[in-house]
Amino acid sequence: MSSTETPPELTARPKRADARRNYEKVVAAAREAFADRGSSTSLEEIARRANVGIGTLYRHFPTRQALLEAVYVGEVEDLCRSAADLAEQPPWDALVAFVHRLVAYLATKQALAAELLDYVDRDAGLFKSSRAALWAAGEPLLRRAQEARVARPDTDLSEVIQMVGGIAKIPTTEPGQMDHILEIALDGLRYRE
Amino acid sequence: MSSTETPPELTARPKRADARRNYEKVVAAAREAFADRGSSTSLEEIARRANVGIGTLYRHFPTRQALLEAVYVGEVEDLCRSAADLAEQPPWDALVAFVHRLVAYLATKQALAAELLDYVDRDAGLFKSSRAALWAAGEPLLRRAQEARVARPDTDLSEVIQMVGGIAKIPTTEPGQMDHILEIALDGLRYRE
DNA sequence: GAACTATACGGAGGGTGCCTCCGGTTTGTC
DNA sequence: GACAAACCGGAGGCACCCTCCGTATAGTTC
Repeated sequence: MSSTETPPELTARPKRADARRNYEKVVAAAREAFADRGSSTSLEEIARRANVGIGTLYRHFPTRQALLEAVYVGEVEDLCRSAADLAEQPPWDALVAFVHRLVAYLATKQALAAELLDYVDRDAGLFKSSRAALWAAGEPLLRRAQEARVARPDTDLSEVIQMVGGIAKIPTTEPGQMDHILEIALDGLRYRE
Repeated sequence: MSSTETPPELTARPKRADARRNYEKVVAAAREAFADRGSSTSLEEIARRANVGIGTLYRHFPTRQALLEAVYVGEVEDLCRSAADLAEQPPWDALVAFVHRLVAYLATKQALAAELLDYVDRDAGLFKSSRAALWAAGEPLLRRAQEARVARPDTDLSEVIQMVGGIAKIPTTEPGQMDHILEIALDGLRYRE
């Protein structure tokens, strides 16, 4: 559990071919299963879909979170990287656009949202890389908006993401409603003298 | 399933004494259990605590939600009734105070929050009476604030409650953080020309 | 290409929770 | 006191979680 031990990828020999294959099969099956049966799909169901024993699934992914992470982390990172193009836009617009993308994504992945946001203000644990990506993309946007005096200075990215994440988790029926709620909240983020 | 049938309380004979007793025992046990073992306590555990067979529990409360409602609905209604004294305060302050009370309560009852808010914008289902109480208390406060031009006119109580509920569900570690996020969101609710 | 071993597989099994069903018991009534 | 309606409670079937370990296989060495 110490952070000083040698990273496994430098000491361990490469995984066996069958192990890698099964890992991929499980992730693929999980992605499908989460998509069309909801994110509370049982791990046994996923193992069945992947044509893999339950034991194998558990060896690769000791917890449900670990699997969730493997399924979604890549997508979050893509989304964050895609935020690079926002740098050209005006500070406020860029921030708003980023937040909207994030919410749109999270809203479709309730399970991810719930788990990921649990770790937003904790430093350790899973989803560390997602958290890092989120910060790399969001921090500059927020700071720029604050320096341009279009966003209130008395807050930080952690709060913004938590607020926005809370909104993303709202179970709305009407389509435009979440956007409107988000708009209200973002108005609260604006600078006022 | 039709809404035209006679309400049960007008046709059915009063419950038997033992049934009422057990009902109360289960609610009491559930309240305790949810309080000190979290709201995911198993129904069997609650039945054990209540010294009641699992079958009895299920007869009185066919679903987990039904039990949750029996445990918490009274509290929500109390909270809403207690909002009457806010009528004397300035419109904006009254609205803010109400929202703060609501969030403070919901934050301690994550399970309730999650379930209740699922029904905020649906008309049927459980938690109907909670919903009614919420509206009776909140609607006048919001409308008064809107008429006084201190709250934005382009929203309604449903949105406000959903926004606030989303925030209440945020799992924060630092104590003041949720209040601050709420403050930001409420700023977004203010009137601007 | 055969022998060997670290690595990985997979499913049986024990534990828990969900929910239903129905034989037996209790309550309220006549 | 007797009777029926209402109610009780737990056994049992099912699904899921997770662990453990005997068996199979990939990769390595000669």
